[in-house]
Amino acid sequence: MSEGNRIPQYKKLYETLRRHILSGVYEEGSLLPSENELCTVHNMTRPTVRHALEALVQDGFIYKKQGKGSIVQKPPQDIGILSISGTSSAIGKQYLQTQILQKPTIKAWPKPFSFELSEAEEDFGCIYMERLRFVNEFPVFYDINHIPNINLPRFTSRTFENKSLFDILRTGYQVEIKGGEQKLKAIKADDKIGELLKIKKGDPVLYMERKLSTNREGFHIYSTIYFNSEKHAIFGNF
Amino acid sequence: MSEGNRIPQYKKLYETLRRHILSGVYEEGSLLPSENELCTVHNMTRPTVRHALEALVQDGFIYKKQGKGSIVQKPPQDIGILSISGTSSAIGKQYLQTQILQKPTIKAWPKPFSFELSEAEEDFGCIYMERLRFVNEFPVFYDINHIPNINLPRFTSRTFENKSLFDILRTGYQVEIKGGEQKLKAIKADDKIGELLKIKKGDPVLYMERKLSTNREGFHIYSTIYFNSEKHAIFGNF
DNA sequence: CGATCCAACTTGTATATACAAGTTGGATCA
DNA sequence: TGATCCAACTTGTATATACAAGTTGGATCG
Repeated sequence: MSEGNRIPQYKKLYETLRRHILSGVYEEGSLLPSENELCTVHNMTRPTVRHALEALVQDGFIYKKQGKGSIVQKPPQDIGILSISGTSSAIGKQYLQTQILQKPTIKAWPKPFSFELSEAEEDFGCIYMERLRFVNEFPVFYDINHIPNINLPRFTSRTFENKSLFDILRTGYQVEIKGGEQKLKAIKADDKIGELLKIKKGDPVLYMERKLSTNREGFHIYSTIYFNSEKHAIFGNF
Repeated sequence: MSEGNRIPQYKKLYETLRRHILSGVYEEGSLLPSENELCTVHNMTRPTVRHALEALVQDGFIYKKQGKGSIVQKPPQDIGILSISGTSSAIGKQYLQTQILQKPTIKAWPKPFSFELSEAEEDFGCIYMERLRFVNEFPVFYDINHIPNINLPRFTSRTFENKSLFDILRTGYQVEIKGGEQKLKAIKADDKIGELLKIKKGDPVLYMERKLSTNREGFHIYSTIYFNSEKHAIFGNF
């Protein structure tokens, strides 16, 4: 049984090109092979190739220019802070470390939860994890994540240090982020947040709550983020 | 000369459906006519119809479900705060007023500018405008906008009170927001911001700088925004 | 009556093709 | 030489068609 064959051709091409862009096969600013070339090389027709390219445009990996070609853009860093479909980025290109404060564990959902849950989500419980991220060895943001524990085999035993949560979900479980909603506030740091982010109590902190929707119906990812914007800004492309 | 005929069919259908969704012809949660129906009604083929629907999905006006149809979503409020392509929204459905602090005027670009300008933008100067927005009669955000003064006839003599800047650009000048980048910070209010937003000096304020790119090459919209998150949060779909 | 099944719908993927429109570099012409 | 033009590329738009896959409601069967 080749169940992997169920993945549509345009998506395979998308993954191939994406991988090649991220690994540097296609340099920033250079041209992708033309649509017709991609057709012959991958043995598909132009609408199919264009479907893959549209997804890459959508996710910010290329932009197109009529008469010219598809131009490779700066690959977004996969940190999942702002913006959509894994095309997120943050804090330029500085040295970034991730510390897992709480390894993924299966829990019940918190009793009062900031978002309304779907039935399936409620029934299955959630996977909980906390991370603290450092830029140049200073703590910059702290995030709390809730993921429904639905059809994610061996998820809690995976390694997450220095890996993108979204990449794991997309390539390992075919879970793609389709969009979402978020609430943003500037708040005063309380004791706990001040200690974690190494700032004074009362200093301004960027606070956000996010609900990301995926290609699985009723499957959302919930995050709460505290960001120390004293020395850095959150930078997002969309 | 019917130069308006240059607008592609899929875009016309997009505008038509968008208008009908926003005006309530299609209610939230209800189904759009099926793709085949739209084909016969508008006399086009399915790929063309699908092209229009993809754009609507992209902008958050509908979502699709295989085997079922295209489902109308809550029309985003056109306030242009977060997120992309005019599909932005803010602050739920409360009563919102806009006060123009500085009507659009033609100026030179500020000498040190937060973003790098393209050549054309530099040469033509910019249109400057400031707005203060109120929710339930409390000032909530203050935004400063710079738009390049390139091929925007009669722009400064238009009325902007209670109108969407992005709608005017899209329908009046075929300028579409394609994406952008933004920097987010939580900062302390200074005297001026405190007075405008009616909060205490030193209170946390959400600060953002944005550069939006459009379908016109080298044509960007630059905004600086101060948001009072004491009683409200910025709410964004993407 | 109630469960099952299926036909008729829906959207998703893909092929094959055609022409329009923007870009570019080389051949041509003065 | 230097400017012009055009052929050969590129992507954009559109048609016509086919089958796969998910959804739904009604006919059928026990």
